[in-house]
Amino acid sequence: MAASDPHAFLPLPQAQFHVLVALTEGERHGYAIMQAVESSSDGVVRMGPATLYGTLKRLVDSGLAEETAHRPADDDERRRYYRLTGLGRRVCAAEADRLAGLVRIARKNLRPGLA
Amino acid sequence: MAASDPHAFLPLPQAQFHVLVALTEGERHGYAIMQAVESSSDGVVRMGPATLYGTLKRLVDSGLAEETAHRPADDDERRRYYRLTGLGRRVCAAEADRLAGLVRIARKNLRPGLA
DNA sequence: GACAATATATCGGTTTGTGATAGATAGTGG
DNA sequence: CCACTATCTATCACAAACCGATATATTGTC
Repeated sequence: MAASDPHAFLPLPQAQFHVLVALTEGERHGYAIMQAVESSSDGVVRMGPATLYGTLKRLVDSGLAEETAHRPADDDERRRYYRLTGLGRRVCAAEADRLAGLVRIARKNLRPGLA
Repeated sequence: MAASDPHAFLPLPQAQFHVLVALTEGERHGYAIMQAVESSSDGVVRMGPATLYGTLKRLVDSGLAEETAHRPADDDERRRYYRLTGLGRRVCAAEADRLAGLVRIARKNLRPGLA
């Protein structure tokens, strides 16, 4: 049993998973996460500031993400960067597996009458 | 634009998607749905009666599921059976596609497995 | 300088999720 | 036939999650 079993966090709330996935691309600041979520879902998922910053706080509080001290060279000073923790990576992977299983079942059963 | 565009329902709340997926297997009554959700997730997702019946009501109200009149031969009279509507099938498929896309991104970025 | 885009943040309310509990019928073992 | 458990639907009251609107300030562009 690993320290802090990732499965204890499952199922992960939707917004939290979206943010974790956005952070798998690398360090990101809040505004960039909002844009990443919207563009990677082809505009289907639109995350406003209230959802984003509230979710980010929850992720940090539960140890899945953390703010970085490091700052790129010529950067906007207002930005606050976040990255996944090791636990965050494992939780994100576990949630992806869980959802993949669900998707697989749904597709298998819906296959005949694809509408 | 199709009548009642499935994309207007996305992203679907977690519990609603779970119930829709359980119903892709065919007509089911409430208690069976609870068991299906738990077993198909290997016990990770545990849906109690409050979540189930509340969710079922929302699905019926929004036209994604409906109660059936039909009853199997030697059946427990307490049971109430539900099935997907045509719209429910399309929404379920659309949500599965959306999640598959997310999962794909997560896995691509996490692939190296560098913790 | 005017204006839009960027960027973080919070308030207040709505929607969603859930443990506890309830009541009733069905099945099982004694 | 009784006790006991499992099945089955249902709701209450609360907690968690979500989100539109708004606020404030900075940066980029014309």
